[in-house]
Amino acid sequence: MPAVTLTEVARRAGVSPATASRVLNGSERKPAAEIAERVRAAAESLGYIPNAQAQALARSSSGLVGLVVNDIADPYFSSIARGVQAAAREHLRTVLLIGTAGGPAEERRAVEAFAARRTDAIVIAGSRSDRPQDAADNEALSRETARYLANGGHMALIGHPFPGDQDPAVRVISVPNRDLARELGRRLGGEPFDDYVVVAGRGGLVTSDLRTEGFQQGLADAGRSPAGVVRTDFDRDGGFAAAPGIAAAVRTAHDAGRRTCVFAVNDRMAIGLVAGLREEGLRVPRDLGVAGFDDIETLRDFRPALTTVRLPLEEMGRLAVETALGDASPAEVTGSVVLRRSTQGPAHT
Amino acid sequence: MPAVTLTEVARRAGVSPATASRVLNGSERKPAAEIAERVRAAAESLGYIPNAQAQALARSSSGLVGLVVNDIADPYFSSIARGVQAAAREHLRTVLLIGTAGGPAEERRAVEAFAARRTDAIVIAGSRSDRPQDAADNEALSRETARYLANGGHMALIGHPFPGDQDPAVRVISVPNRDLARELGRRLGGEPFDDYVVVAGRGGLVTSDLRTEGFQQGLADAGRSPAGVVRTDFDRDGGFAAAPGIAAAVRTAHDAGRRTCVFAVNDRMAIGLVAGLREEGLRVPRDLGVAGFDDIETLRDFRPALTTVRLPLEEMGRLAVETALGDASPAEVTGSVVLRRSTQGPAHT
DNA sequence: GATCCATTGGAATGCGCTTTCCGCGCTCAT
DNA sequence: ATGAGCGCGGAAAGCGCATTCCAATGGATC
Repeated sequence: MPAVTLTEVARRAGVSPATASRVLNGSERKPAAEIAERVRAAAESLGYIPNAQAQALARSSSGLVGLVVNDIADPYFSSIARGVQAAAREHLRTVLLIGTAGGPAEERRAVEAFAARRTDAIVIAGSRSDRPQDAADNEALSRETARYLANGGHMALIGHPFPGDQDPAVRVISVPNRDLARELGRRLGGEPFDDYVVVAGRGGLVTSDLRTEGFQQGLADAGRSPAGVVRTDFDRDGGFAAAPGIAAAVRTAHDAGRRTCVFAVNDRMAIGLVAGLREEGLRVPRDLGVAGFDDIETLRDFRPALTTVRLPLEEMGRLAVETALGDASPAEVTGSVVLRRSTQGPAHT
Repeated sequence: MPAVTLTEVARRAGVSPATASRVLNGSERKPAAEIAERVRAAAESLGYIPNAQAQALARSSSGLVGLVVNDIADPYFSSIARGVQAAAREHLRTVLLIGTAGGPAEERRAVEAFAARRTDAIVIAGSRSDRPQDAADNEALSRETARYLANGGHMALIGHPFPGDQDPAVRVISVPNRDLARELGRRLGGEPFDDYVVVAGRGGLVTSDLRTEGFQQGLADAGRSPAGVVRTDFDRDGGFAAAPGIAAAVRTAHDAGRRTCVFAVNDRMAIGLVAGLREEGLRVPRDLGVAGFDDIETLRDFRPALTTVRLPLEEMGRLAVETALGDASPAEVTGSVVLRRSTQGPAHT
């Protein structure tokens, strides 16, 4: 039971397929009103739905926008996805979604899949990795991207450019992770803490590394000595797993009369960490300060309210598709430090 | 700079397009090994990427799975989306995502868009509405669905069937909202509370109504009198907005020596409610009990830990695409009541 | 050694649509 | 009155691929 085709509509309306096409699917040429009406009526009565595949083939433009994320269930990505979806809709595009487990190899495959679909644009929201073992895959990803661009595709990256050579044609919605983390470090460096610790993701994760680096700079700006760095997974469980070690350190410091502040490089890690610390019998901010990064909306009602850095996630998604589609120019996102209760000393309570 | 085509690959390999097609894109007939190798080499050196649109047109199967959600940034939907994405990948499909603001009119448009793309299957995760003013749109959605199915499409609904007539061809991954809420009501009815209140979504929202109804039945099972029902928005802000009213009621009850338990029909509402109550100076569970529904992962570290009903969200997404694709049969999801601290009396502390 | 069948590569057709390119009839300027 | 020019609908040529049908080749069979 094949779908009704444009030709059938044309026949029913007593016109040629060319004419039917012109009236039904936005063309330059507008056929006479009377004919147009007849065609529309025929289409309506037959329940005609244009075949987007065929249209894409004929006009070589698919009306698709590809989005690649690490994990769509992660609120960071799903917020971005909302923006992408909204912008795509406004531009009369549909979004194609691929979730990778993270890592350039899978991202390359995603780009290839999108290229096969001839998506008008690709937005990559996954995080970059510059670990040596990912070098080959990064290289492959760059090549795949170059090929896609050469075939007329457009691409926007959220966060940071590809490690290594970066095709100037790929637009970057750059997130000033380093600067914002630095500002956070500066502000927290001004608070009455004695020791600082960073709970970071594994080395080579660009976002994590830049946030760590920036935070250290900020501490230095504030005249503090560098924070110790603990590496763990870049998610909630990573933060949770880091808790015992942090707890031990905090206790030792506490015995020496020193107060600790921990910066987990993203909110989910921070939440996991706080949960883990609770199991260790430590409370925030009474026993230590904890800060995160991203200001995930779903986590705002969390108590103690988390000191973090706000990122306009949804806006970033919007911007990415608009930039990729050529309706906006690559921009740097603006975020802001938000000090909340999780880093306040007992005195403030 | 057009992409390289199959014909070019064929020419380069010195074979016909037919042969090239057979070796490159999984066909029944396997050309001789030597020829196959030559074709593959040609494809590789040219950087050939098959045009999925053209393939779809020729074989009339798109390799696409459509997913419609209310709001992809809502963790409920993004968890489902993760499952959909994973299952789609396993079935060598790509997912097409459309977010509606909720409401059958937009869902109809989404189905139409998916039908235009000739998606192999559509998964609808949005919530049903049976408000009178949505009747016409529901009707239209049903018709659109019927047309899609008639053209060979497949569809799975997560939650509940369409209000009114339900085409037997659309598969339903049914969520026993009523039964689970009933079980929750029964359990909570056995706890030392005196008054119960339900914070529900607007009337006509099937999910909300069933959970409310089930909860009332459960209370009855436990020998309790019915809960009062407050209607608000079905999201975090709705819960927050309900707080002042709830607070007043709780205080009144408290003065009369009665303890209140509130059931917010989803976790996000519950979290918003707790946040709002905090502003009112009320604490959970000290001053009242609060329960939610869904057991959103991101919210599990929330304190007080929320009593709720666990739903296998990701699994539901998987199941939906497998069922739609014919690899599984429509099933009823199993959830479970999870009693946590938010509904424990002070004694348990 | 002749016949038959199975296998293989190629030519051709069509998937559903858009878009030149044509030829027509009309209006307007000269 | 006549030619140029414009607007119109239709014919036809693809877009890139899968697939059916054909012809040719090879081997197996008796």
